Amino acid sequence: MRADARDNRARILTAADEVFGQSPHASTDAVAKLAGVGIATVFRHFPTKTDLLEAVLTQRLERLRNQALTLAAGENAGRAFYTFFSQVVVESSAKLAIGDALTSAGIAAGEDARKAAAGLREAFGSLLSEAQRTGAVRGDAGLPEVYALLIGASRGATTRNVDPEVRNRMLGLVYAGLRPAA
Amino acid sequence: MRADARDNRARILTAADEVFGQSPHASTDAVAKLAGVGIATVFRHFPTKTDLLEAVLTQRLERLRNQALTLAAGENAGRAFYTFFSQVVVESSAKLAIGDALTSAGIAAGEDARKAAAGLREAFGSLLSEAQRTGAVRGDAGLPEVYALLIGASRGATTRNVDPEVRNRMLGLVYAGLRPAA
DNA sequence: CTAAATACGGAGAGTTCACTTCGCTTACAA
DNA sequence: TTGTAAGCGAAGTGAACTCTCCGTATTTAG
Repeated sequence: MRADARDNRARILTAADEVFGQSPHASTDAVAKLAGVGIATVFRHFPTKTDLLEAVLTQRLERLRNQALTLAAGENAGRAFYTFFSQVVVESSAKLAIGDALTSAGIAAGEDARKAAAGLREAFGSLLSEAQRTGAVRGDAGLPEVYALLIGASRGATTRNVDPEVRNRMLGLVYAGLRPAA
Repeated sequence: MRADARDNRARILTAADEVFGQSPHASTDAVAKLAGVGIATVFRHFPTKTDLLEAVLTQRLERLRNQALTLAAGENAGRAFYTFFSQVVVESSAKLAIGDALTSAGIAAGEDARKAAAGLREAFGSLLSEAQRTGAVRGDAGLPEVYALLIGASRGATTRNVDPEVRNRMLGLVYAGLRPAA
């Protein structure tokens, strides 16, 4: 692979991350413009628009997964769990919108994105288990519902750009439900 | 207004509710086809596609508002609060998607939809106050964060058609956070 | 029953977007 | 330095979609 080709690929991915982060319905032209390349170059690296969306989504999911794994391995998993939860809620607006665009546009998310999503879920599961072992999270909460709650809280905070203070109070309510009853 | 015109308008609204409920990116043609009218008729009643989306959204919001008001006025507001919360989460998939389509497509939601949304929020606020008065919901929870939580939970349950059992367990976690600490 | 105002629908104009073609340019090996 | 394979971008293609025009059909008042 030629050096300029690799450069352009990276520039396109970065531009796509930003453009689709703001509006997942943006045109491929917009991505090309921001990346400073021609449209054809975008399509040469990512044969369809879905491929491009998927690449962006996969990249984001993997980043989150690595963060979760690092936090789970560290000490004080309980605090780490809540930190990670808050962080995802704050940051994940774009990621979810892109996921929507994928599932609504394409038939289903592609192989790579699916694998990355499963990886994130598993890593989050590790973090949850650790947090439960230290008593920071109630033991009878299963991964499926906690994960659904994570996604939901993210979306709730996302839709309209909610006042940060309201978002924090909302997270407070969520955390009250996650902490052990006693 | 002629009788057939009124009929057609109603038929179009019903069809649009169904079509956009499944996919808010559906074309106006699809709505016309389902309603059994020509495309021009749809555009005569709703000059732009945004107008049509807005009419559908407004209608749904007003329906929810009325339900909330009825429940707030009845007895056992505590139980009613949780019932309403669950119901919105279960049903509101389409409504939220339409709202998204509006805000992403158009510049901002129109006057009618905005008013209807405010009405629903206020009605939900009444329900919340009643539930707090009877001790079913912790008193230090404000409307903004509870409403954000309602929207978030709806979205979490919506995205992928979640297993109903998982959804219920997720709601269980949310409710654990909403109930009084003591 | 009749007339005219009102409503209807299909064909088309104009736009946008994903994706392709092709002549030109650039990186890199010998 | 030079030949060539790989890469590039502008212009073009075709499909889909929103919205309009206009001749035809229907309702309804007198």
